[in-house]
Amino acid sequence: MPEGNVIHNQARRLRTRFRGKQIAVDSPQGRFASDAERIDGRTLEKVEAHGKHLFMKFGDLWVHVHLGLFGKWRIGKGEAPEPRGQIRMRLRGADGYAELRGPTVCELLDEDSKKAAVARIGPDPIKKSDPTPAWERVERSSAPIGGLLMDQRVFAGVGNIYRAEVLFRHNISPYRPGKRVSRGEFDAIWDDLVLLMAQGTKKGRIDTVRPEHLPEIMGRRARKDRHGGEVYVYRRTGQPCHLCEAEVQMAEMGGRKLYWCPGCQPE
DNA sequence: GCCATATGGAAAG
DNA sequence: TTTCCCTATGGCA
Repeated sequence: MPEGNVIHNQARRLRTRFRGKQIAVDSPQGRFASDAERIDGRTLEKVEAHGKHLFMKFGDLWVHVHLGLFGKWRIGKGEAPEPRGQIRMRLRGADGYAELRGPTVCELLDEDSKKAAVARIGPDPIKKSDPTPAWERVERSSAPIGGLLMDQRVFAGVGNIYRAEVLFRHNISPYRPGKRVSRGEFDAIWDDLVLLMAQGTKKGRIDTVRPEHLPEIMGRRARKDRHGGEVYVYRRTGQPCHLCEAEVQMAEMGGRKLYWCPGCQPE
């Protein structure tokens, strides 16, 4: 259940363990079996992350993986254990193994298709991309900024947690149309995403609460949530805002749950 | 055991 | 806008 920070972290781990080595590729579950055969035994030359997409180069073919909501990697040292459950793709090298479960996408692409797939992905804060294309989309869009942040063609790698939290940190209502976001606000959001997502990649969790607010929330923190980090509004529906005592709101936007504080982020 | 839920996105209508 | 896909997990009975 990953946002871009997780994907970049996994790319680094896969790179460390497998790059430059001969890899046995198979599909214990079977759904990737015929593709796996085509690259089985080849050398893994590159591992790239673009937003939430992962690409692995095996000669003239790329494996394209998108974890979606359910996908998971399990990466380990030494001999691979007996397959358990649904393993779509398995990599085994001299140094360890990796199991891929439940991805939305696991496919083979040739060089051109890979390039086209990358081209569809917007600027990625973790790669410190040039945000200009994102600004151009936001500036002339009447869609709500809360939706634009989740649009991977606009902001690559941003997911539901970063979307909610970055808008809170800048006191912007998720319902405000993109065209009503000023250049100054956009720049502040982008710079903040660069910082937050780099941190999230390094730490393996998403913390968005500013240090000066930490003492205030320690006293009344609800039970630890699964995502594990300290946040202002994500999944805190009905609880008091850490800063203004208004109740955190939740609504559906584009089929995903949106969280915000009506006090700190007025429309 | 059963049900709801999950950091996502494409396809169908 | 809704439906569907993919898998695991936590809360509950």
